[in-house]
Amino acid sequence: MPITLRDVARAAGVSPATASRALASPDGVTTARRERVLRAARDLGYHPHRAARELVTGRTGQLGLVVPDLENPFFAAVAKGMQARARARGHAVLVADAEEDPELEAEVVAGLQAGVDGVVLCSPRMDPEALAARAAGGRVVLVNREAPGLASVGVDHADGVRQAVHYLVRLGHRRLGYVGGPSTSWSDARRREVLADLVAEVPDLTVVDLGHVRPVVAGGSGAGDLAVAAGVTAVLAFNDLVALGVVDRLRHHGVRVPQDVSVVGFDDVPAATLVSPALTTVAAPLRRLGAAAVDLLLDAAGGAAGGGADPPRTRLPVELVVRDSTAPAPAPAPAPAPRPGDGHHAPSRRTPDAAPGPPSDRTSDPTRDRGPDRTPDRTSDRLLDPASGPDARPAPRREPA
Amino acid sequence: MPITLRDVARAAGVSPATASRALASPDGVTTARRERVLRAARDLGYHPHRAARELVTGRTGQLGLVVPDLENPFFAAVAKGMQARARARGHAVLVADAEEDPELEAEVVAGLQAGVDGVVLCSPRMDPEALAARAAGGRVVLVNREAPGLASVGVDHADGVRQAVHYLVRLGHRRLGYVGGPSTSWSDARRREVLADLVAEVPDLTVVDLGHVRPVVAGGSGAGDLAVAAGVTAVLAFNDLVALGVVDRLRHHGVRVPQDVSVVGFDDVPAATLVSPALTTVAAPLRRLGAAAVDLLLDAAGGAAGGGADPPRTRLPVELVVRDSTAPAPAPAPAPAPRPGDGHHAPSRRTPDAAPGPPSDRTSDPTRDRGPDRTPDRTSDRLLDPASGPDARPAPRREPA
DNA sequence: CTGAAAGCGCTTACAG
DNA sequence: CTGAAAGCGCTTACAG
Repeated sequence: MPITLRDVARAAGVSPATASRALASPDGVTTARRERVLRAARDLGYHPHRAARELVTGRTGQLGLVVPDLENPFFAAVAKGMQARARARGHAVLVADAEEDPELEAEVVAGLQAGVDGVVLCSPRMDPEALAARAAGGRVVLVNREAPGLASVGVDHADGVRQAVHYLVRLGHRRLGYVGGPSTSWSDARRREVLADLVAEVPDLTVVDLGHVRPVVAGGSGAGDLAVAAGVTAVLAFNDLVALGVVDRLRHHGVRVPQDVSVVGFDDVPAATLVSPALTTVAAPLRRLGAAAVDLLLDAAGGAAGGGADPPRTRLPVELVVRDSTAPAPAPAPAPAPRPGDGHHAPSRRTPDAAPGPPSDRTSDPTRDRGPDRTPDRTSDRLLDPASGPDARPAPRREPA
Repeated sequence: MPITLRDVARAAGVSPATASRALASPDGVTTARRERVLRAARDLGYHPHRAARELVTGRTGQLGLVVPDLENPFFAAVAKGMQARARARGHAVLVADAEEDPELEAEVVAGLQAGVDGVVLCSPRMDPEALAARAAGGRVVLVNREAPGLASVGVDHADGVRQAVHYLVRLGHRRLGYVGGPSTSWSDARRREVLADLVAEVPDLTVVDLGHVRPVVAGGSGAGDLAVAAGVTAVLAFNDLVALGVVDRLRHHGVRVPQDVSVVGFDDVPAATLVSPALTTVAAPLRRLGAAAVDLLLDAAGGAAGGGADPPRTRLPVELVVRDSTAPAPAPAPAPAPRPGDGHHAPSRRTPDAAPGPPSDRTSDPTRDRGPDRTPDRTSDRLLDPASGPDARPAPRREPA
């Protein structure tokens, strides 16, 4: 039923080969002949069979995208950006949700690679070895993660953290808390590095490590309890969802945001403005991340699999967006002020190597700006441990009916 | 470089035909042989060449999904559900974002249909004619919309609206406001029908039409102003995002939620619990919608294109989830009480045919439960117009820095 | 410039 | 149950 190239060729009185050439380009076909073929194709309503073409050319016209969770607004935004750019460049996009599962992720990527021209791995959770294996399986571009030998596009985490911290410091905050994301998160590791550097650079600045949480609202809730116990005046959260959870929890403790404690998120997802107070956050160009990944995929000369020069490693700029969740630090107190709703529990312990001064090699730290070479958790021990103890444990999250 | 069926066959010591059969099914291959083939395939990391298979079978193993906006959590959830089910059933999914543009939508669907086994249109914005044209172009399943002759899966809008309204009535509310979605939204039209029916059924119940807004938070903000002006004690919003906007706006007017005004959303997207008060909402099984669409697509006997019996029209159950945005109506007042922060502006006008009593054909209304036959806005004129006037116009939305 | 031919990788009647 | 062979629709060296 569907009409084929042969039908067109026959109608135009030429061979299939000539018909193919006529349709492909002004290569080398008599104008007259091309006209005839074009008209025949139009008249018959011819559409080339994608799979047949793919079988011989080896190109599918399709790109793959793998994300940990499609419902996470961060990934939804990246997907949207990628989709738009891919369409503009004549490609379709296959998306796969890895459900935050590193193994499923690797499996899904492998499955995808078979049928696409390239795949974008957004915030992949798999370990470096698995990543390398996948990179060997086809053209790959990383989003929000970097790895040796792989093309990637991300944001300037270092600058983002610096902007946020310097802003808080200007507001008078000196004792900050950092709520980290998954321990497998590459961007979390980056941020911790920068925080450690800042602690060494900024006089009197203390950053309390409030642990690793799942990158969702519920994760922030638990961290909110720790923040209260740690007596910080400001909290930096792994992302906006976590920040929202922190805010919610602080309020349940009777802590006012931003009057008592300031909270800063990362990413600037739409939800950041859903709440009161609207979240101050480090805005990342999420959609552009997706678009840039497409360009990297399609423009790559040698491809990730091809050896040779270092693949491009793009870092898009971020911008601190000040909203209503931050304010000047409360009146300076000689010691952290107790918070209502929770027993005062001043932090009292430091990890052995969390000395106030910078390591001697600080200014020339050879690992700086070479993120991918670092082990994710290398620097977290340079941040303070939070106050800990039975009363600092997170209370069960209030779950509305 | 990529390994083929021939490689697997060779490694297993069988012919390509046998290898193909072994991988396809337990048709007719010796158990021992099948084992060998399976193991060889696994060891070699064999992945069948999609295009090659497609060329002979005519099936692509790919499903398409078109949504108006990937960043809308409603669609993200549907996409996630679809993706998971599709993978479980051995299919990949191509997603396309139509950017809320009916024309782009039709174009994108047409492009997708060429290379997939079927496409899911989620909340398509295109008009019925365009929809019919697309349905003729390949297998199609609708999500959150119904149309004559097309398979669809949605939720029981009528029941959802009834649950919400009856709940509010039990709380003592008699004057409700409804904030509608896009005028092209099929589900909005359905809800309006049901609301009109309820007005006729429930004594003393009034529903004020607060207009059509974009299905995002900003849309709800404007509607919040109207709600204040209309003096309602409860607001039903098109979806959770709109509800969030309404809540936000009410608060800026000094109206307390839920003490002064109750707010109910639809869908129960994750954002519904991000806020305080957490939103009371009509929960829809979003992911199941996506999964069900896949089943419909894959199990369809004749297919949408094939004539014959009526295609399946599935409606999944919804459930009212009561959280913190609803409460008993404030002390009954003879007239709508003025709200602080806004001049009292009692509604004073009814549209000509918005008579208190039901139309004479109410109980046997032939159009009931035949949604697709109705024109979207047919019933909106059976709801009250809101109070209107200069002071009821939405103030510019406060946009945080 | 043009056509006959080979072949992309796979599935599936068709004989054994 | 198994293998040799044909062929899905298209592109592309390869000769003319």
